[in-house]
Amino acid sequence: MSLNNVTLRQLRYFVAAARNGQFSMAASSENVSQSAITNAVLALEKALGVRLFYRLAQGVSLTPEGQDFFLQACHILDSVRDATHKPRFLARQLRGKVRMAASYTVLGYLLPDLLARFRASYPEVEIDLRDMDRASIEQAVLNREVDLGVAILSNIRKPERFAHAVMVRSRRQLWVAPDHPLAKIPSPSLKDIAQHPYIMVTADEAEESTLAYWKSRRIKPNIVFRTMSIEAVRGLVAHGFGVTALSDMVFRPWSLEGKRIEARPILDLVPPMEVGALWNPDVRMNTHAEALQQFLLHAYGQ
Amino acid sequence: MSLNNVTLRQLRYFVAAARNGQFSMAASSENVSQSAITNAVLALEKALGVRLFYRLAQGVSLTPEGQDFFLQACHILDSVRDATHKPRFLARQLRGKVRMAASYTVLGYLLPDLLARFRASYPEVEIDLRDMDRASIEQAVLNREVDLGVAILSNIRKPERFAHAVMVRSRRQLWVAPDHPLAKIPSPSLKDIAQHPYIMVTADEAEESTLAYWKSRRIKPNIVFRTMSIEAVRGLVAHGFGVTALSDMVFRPWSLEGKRIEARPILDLVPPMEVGALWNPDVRMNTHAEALQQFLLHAYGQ
DNA sequence: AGCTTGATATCTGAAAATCTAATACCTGGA
DNA sequence: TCCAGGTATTAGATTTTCAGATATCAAGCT
Repeated sequence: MSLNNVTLRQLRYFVAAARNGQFSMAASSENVSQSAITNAVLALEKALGVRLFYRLAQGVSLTPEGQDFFLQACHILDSVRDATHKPRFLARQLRGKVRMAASYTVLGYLLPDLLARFRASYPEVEIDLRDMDRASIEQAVLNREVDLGVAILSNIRKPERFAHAVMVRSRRQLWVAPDHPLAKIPSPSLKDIAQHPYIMVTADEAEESTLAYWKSRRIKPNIVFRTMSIEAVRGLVAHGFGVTALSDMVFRPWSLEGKRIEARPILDLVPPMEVGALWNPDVRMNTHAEALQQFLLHAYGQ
Repeated sequence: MSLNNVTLRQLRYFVAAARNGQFSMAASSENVSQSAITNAVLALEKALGVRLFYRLAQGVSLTPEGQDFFLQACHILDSVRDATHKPRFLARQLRGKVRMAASYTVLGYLLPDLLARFRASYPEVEIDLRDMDRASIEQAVLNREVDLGVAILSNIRKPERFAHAVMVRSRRQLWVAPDHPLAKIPSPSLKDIAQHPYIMVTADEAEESTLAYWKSRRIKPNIVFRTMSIEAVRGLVAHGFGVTALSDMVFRPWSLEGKRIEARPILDLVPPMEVGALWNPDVRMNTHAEALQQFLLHAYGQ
């Protein structure tokens, strides 16, 4: 075959496959035939010497190595987009400080990579980043104490007070240890999950959002533990103390101790988590704040 | 032609061309024909809508936009290499702290990107990074206070005391403002440079290394200003207060104020700057320190 | 001027890669 | 067992990429 290197096209198809969970769906989202996706993934797997997907009857799902490679592939594709789309003249000239507020999970999982990339494009724009809860972000945006907030949009109260835009829509899945009984069900329902101990995350009002969709089914999770720390959850799930449902944005296939965690799609219709930017519609942003805002909105597909 | 996307191959050829300063030399370094390089660069320029190289009689040199894109292209290629070469099993399991020391310019220009990439591959390895001058790094490595040092190798005293490896070899060039008289000479000699005010950097013993190669020609630069700050130099050069000669590692085509700086190859044979890692040959490194060391050595070509 | 040298740009046919479409194959559920 | 919905494989068409020959261009000589 080929001694050839990995190509960006392969990465694009791989990422599309991972996002869609099916080669055939990825194919139509990329406007190519299914075999193009298959071949790209096979070529990647051969080049890396690692299996990236489990092939299941209903589609595919990432192996732990695949998850890991997925994050790196996303970073590469994003960097390419930055490099090819950045305004190559203004960028260097822009200087100033942008005041920005973000909530806990956003700050830990979404922003680090985004801000590093922004910095590469606009090295002279300084970002004054503050860690706040949802309510404080709303206040700070309204009071003009920050130029831009990033938070989980569905939690926002009276969203009509703000200008906002979705940045990421991230599917919620079940997290289980590989040897947990629920791991055997390819696509468990909330009713299945209710039979097992559940670990509830309290950070960023996750408890409210979670209970909202449980309530619509008129059942309740069997909560045995509550914590603010996603890392703690990861450890608890990995050790089989319980399961939880969280968005793909914070999912990583490994816990801190190196034990594995798996993600399973949930059968019931669970709304995805939406993260987005938030700003004061009555304030005219200065150029560098606007650059950051535009960057954040464009950073994610379309 | 094509609505097509940028490819990694194009980036590879572009980077090779930028590194070699000639398409034909880049071609032989990549084992392809010169027309392959030409076409790749033309396709990139078309896709970006920006001229990346000035075509000169003796080869090519990066435009300011090209310089900028060059850094991003390097980052992308490096990320791809990380993603395809990283040990996908051990990496997650490795935990611990590595103590590392680096000198001023290395810390500011070489390490940020490298450490960010290392972190992506080994998220559980914590790096305790210290800012030291060359002498302190030598001491700390010998005293086993740090596991690894990164510094300008040519400055090291009695290098036989250390185990070391070159990471980057970076050509020294003349920095001038675009409207400076020296900017008109495609490849000025030290004798030409001696006629104009010179700004001397003192950080990281740059003054000693600089004077070393001036002395071998038996002439002296006309030093009008000394500073430790590379940023200050950038501003001074951009405003035409003088010129300087520094390595490509710290070169950026823009000063903080957005004014342009250009780089010109120096006619005389000036030794390149060598940055490398440094460790104690008598100490057996632990696994995570070794991972970092290997990463740094492999991070740069071959 | 005209020539030579050393570089980039352009062109062409050939080779390699990638794609589509059709088809084979696999797996779980009725 | 068959069907439905997925992935893998194959063969032929299409597109991209390449090498090699040639055109072009700029600078320095004579």
